[in-house]
Amino acid sequence: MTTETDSGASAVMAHLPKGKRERTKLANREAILAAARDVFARLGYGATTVRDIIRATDLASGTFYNYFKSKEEVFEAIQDESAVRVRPRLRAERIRAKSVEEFIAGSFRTFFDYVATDRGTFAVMRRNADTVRVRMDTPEIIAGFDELKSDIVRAMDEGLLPRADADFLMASMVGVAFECAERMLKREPVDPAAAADFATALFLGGIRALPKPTHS
Amino acid sequence: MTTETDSGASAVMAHLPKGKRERTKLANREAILAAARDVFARLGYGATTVRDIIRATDLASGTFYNYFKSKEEVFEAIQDESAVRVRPRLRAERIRAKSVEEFIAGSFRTFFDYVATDRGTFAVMRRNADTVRVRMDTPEIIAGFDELKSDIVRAMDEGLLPRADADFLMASMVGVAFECAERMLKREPVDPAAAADFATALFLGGIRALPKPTHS
Amino acid sequence: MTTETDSGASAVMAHLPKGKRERTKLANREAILAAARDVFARLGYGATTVRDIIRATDLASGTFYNYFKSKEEVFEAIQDESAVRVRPRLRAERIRAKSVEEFIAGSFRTFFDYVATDRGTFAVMRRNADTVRVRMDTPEIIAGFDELKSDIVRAMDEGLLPRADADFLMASMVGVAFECAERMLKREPVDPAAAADFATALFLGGIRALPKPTHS
Amino acid sequence: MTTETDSGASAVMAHLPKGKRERTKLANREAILAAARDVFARLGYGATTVRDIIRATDLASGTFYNYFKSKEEVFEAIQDESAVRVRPRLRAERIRAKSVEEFIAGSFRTFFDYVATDRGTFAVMRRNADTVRVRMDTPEIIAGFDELKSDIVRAMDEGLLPRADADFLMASMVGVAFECAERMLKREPVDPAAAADFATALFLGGIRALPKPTHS
DNA sequence: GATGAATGAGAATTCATTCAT
DNA sequence: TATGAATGAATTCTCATTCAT
Repeated sequence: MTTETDSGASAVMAHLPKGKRERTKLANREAILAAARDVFARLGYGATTVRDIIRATDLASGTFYNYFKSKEEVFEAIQDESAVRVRPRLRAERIRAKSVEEFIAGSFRTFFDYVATDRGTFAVMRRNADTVRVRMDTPEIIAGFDELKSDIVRAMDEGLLPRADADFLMASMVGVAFECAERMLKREPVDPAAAADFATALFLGGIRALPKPTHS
Repeated sequence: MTTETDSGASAVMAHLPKGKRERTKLANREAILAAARDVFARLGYGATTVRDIIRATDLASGTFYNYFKSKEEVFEAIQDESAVRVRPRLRAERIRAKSVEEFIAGSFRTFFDYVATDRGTFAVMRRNADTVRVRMDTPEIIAGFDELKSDIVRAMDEGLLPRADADFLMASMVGVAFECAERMLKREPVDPAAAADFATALFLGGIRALPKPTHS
Repeated sequence: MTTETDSGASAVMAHLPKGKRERTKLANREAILAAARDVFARLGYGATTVRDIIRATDLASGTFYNYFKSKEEVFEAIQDESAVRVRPRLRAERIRAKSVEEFIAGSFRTFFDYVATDRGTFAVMRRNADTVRVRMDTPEIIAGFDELKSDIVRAMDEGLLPRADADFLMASMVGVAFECAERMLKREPVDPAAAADFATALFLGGIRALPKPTHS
Repeated sequence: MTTETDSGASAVMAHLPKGKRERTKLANREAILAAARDVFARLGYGATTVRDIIRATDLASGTFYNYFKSKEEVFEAIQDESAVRVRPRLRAERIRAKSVEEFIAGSFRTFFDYVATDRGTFAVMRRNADTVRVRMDTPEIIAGFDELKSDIVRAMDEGLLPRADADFLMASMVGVAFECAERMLKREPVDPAAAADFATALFLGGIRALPKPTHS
């Protein structure tokens, strides 16, 4: 299997450069991650079994363990992979901000854009009819939250943000971001700009500053 | 039963039909619920087993099944019980509101007060080191969210709230409430008034209207 | 319960004669037996639980144990009760027989008549879609079989029956009786005379002596 | 798989696809069936547990479920396996019959021969000290009974058998066969010819035509 | 005697993980 | 490395039986 480049005898296989192997390994790892994202989103973390994941793959059960030590590890890999991708973007956005407006708008816009383009992963985190809200505490995610908080503190120190309870502010941004992201994904079409505008307006001017509704 | 010849002493018993039995049944149910709250909060929903719950009790394993059919059922009972308690209070608060300030402030104040006095249950919902974010979709909770949304819509219709995206607004209130509640519970002392003031100010005036920080 | 003779105060109860109690006891025992017959016939011996039996009764679970020590005991009671009723009749029939015709015809006729009038109990023994063929080895039943065999031997000794393998003959009579009884009960109307005629003819003259069919 | 470079030595392997695996799988299935036959015969269907079966095996408990979903399934597999083996033989015997004698004698002879050589399976169906008479209603067995009945009807239509109640006749043959088979197995030596002779004589000429006894 | 909730031994079943091939 | 059957500890759940009232 996966011998699509084989031309003659398998003797050639023996000399295949590391590169080929690497790619197969990567492909398997990706296949497992993709299947896991799917299954977690469908069944929820608690209810999915390793068997469910490999069944959604064309690999054998034992192969799973060449890549991940456990269900927990593959789950963290999903979360981290996602966080690894979005964290630097969020960070860059906040650092570049020259005003409170840019700080808030840039953060939300980046987050909602990311969610919209990576629905698969976010679905894992969604509240949904049969699932659980999943762990938000992989190192990468916690680091992301801490990073947000320390950026808020720094911004307050620099006079960019008004001084306030940074902890609550961070929590509020996270809460609004995740809950609205869920709502956003349930709408058709998915409109990250609208979500970002709403959240930004709320944080900049409160309820009275919210944009007029575009959604029924 | 078998008390038909009792003449005097049974007068007291008359108030406890079936006597101690009835009381034991209720007490056992409560014991299981309390243990479950505890264990869920400690291990997370996914990781706790029915055995863990009964082990945290002085009851026998079989007894669990006299009261609940499964882990899922006891979990929903916890959620529902809690939602059943707080929902009417939130509703009343919103209905009594005569202004946007009252609507927002009353809702948050009631919610944070409730969380502060019922930490056990809320802990089940907390993000915590080894746990999952739990199902927020028991009928009672979903109904609570829907109720909030429809009250928001009504308030907008009546001109009490400025017209905006009610769905996002509901989601934002929920997100801020839950995330800040978590933070609130991690502080010493737990201060629901401070949390409510923060959230209220955010929703009424945005980030620039937030109270000065009282927490490091 | 069962207070139909109560006229006034319950004080009277205290003085009730043994008789009254006796009747209640008997009634309870019968209620349990009737329920058990039902449930065994519906679920099969293996699948029925003591709970199933008492649930089919208006008694409490504990009460079962005032009457029977176990599921096994109540089952044997059913079998025995039935065997106790039919055994003497079968025996009398065989003893009274003055010819091979009377021996065979009398036995089958008595058996099929009994089954037709006591379908409830026999149903317990029926092969049926979800059930098991039940124990045929309560003391009473075994004794009935042994009795049949020794009566056969005696009849052979007396020249009433031709000498043959008594063991196989007994087995054949039992096999034909039980299997045909099942068939008989599935027909409408239930016709013990026809079944008896068939079995008798078979034993007296073989397949060529069978009566012309009356059943499609 | 992974054998594509084998040039010489693998010729032998070619007959054992997946090599030892396949053999092990079959062997395990057989081991479970053999153990189950044993245990069912010893304890009866109702009393045996899946644990009893695997304990009679050198396999692990979980392995049982790789092969059968439940006790019921393994039981039916035993019954069916047996019926699958004997049904065609019985059928062939009946079809080949050119006279009523051949029809009856061939059927009984084939049945008793089969039981004598497959005591293990038949024991499962035996009435025995602690057991229940087991389900005789697996699809294969029911089909076997129906097949017998329709062959009887056909034989009557063709004038091979005298016209009589085919349903009762089928039931009688089954009853005599099973009950006498039990008796036969309890004797030493097991003598299928004697059992067949007895049953055949009974069906052809009735009680007066039975062979003289050879058994005490 | 009657009641029915509590008990806990043990049955059925699942599933992460190992390991021979 | 991939495979997938075997493993067996852990889990869920059942149910006969006890016992306080």
